[in-house]
Amino acid sequence: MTEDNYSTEQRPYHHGDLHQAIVSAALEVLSETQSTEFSLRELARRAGVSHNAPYKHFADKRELLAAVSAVGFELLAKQMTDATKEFDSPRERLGAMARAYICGGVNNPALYRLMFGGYLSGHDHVRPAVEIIAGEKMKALLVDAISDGALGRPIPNTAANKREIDGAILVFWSQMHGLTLLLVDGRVGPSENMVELSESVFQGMLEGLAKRIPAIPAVTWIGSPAPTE
Amino acid sequence: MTEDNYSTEQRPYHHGDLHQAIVSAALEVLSETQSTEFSLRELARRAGVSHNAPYKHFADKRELLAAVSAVGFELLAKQMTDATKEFDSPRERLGAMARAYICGGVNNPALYRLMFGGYLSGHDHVRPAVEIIAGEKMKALLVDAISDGALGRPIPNTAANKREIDGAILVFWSQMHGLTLLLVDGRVGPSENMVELSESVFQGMLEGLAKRIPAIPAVTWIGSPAPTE
DNA sequence: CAAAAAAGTTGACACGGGCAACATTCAATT
DNA sequence: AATTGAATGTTGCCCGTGTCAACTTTTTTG
Repeated sequence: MTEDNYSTEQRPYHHGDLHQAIVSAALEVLSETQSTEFSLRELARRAGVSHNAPYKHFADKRELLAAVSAVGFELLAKQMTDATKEFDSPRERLGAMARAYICGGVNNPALYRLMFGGYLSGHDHVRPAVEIIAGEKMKALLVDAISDGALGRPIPNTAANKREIDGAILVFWSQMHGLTLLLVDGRVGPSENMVELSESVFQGMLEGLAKRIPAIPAVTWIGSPAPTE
Repeated sequence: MTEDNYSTEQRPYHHGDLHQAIVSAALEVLSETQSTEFSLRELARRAGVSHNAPYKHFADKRELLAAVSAVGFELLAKQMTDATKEFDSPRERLGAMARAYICGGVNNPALYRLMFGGYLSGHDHVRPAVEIIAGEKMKALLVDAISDGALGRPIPNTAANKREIDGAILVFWSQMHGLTLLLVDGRVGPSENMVELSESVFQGMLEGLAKRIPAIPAVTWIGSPAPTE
């Protein structure tokens, strides 16, 4: 139907903002199919444009996916920022970020996998700048919360504290990244419990397994029978 | 050269164990190219067989990759088992497993990504049985170490302790999984430090960030300048 | 206003996934 | 030992995709 209108409406030779349109289409298809195995041609079709038009905006599929990934990082950073707004204590803010991070990942697994998967780091290609910058922004959020005292005491973001902060971020990020992916891949579930799970794991991370093992909701591991409860 | 020999040696119509040969070829190509984007036809070529022969052993590419993934799990489980052999204390054994896990992942990123990536969980397909079983074996290793007392006190693997053990495994696995992938994807580095890093993160996990932030080696985050040291 | 650059179009090619039909070998069963 | 059905391999084909090349239509710019 829209097709017909377009053909009579003699849509202009130039699309207006095809770059944006292609990225949007990619995000759509990615959400719908949860796979990066769509074709550029499919995106072109959706944008109502010839099968080669996208190549005027992206050198190859990789570059398009990089742009999509960058959007993903911006989205996630925004969700994390928003999530912290309603909290005052640094500790609560960090927890909120953890939750937002995990929810963001679970709510669009394919996008999260694209962002962190090897598609873009592979080969000899360098990670595209736009994507790196977006990733940096995310890290800055963590640094802020930690230096504000999320770990129990303030750790000013100075050169002297760099190693310590790096260590904390590494632990935190690994933990959240790992949990997100286990959920996303269905290795552990059910992901409806992700909020409780992230809370538990977050607690466990702060207090240490040797001190107190976090009480987690009943989980199912892939291949195991559902929890009998 | 080998090609020529084959043609004169009138190799038998049946290959002998093509299934195995294809999986091996896949593992080779995967290691070489660090990508799952090879073609079945390429594997067929390597096995010296017609382009459609593999389809007698694998319904489609997915199924082949699942078999490769399963081998990956078995390999990893073996490395973890071996790594624990030289240690007596459960705590050291768990640490050794963590190290082996991370090394295993970093040493063949594409394989690790295949094992845990969404390629196999996506769509409506169910995770292949052989792969699930291999994954279960790995989890059993963790359960053993934990119930033996790796976390400071023994936690018998009883129904009553299920929740606690599940919680511990979830934290541990997420942490290691996440760290492995950050290293594998080059988000944090350099991965030559992976042993020290895994040790630090492991310590941090046991003691808790709120108590003591682990001292980690100087790391580089993607996009950041190399550490000035 | 001409000329170059940008954005889109059409056509072509090679390659890969996967179906179908056929060939060869192996393994049971009689 | 002969027959026959199941495994295993092979050849040929179709279709969709990535991507290069050459051409057209706008837009921008000197």
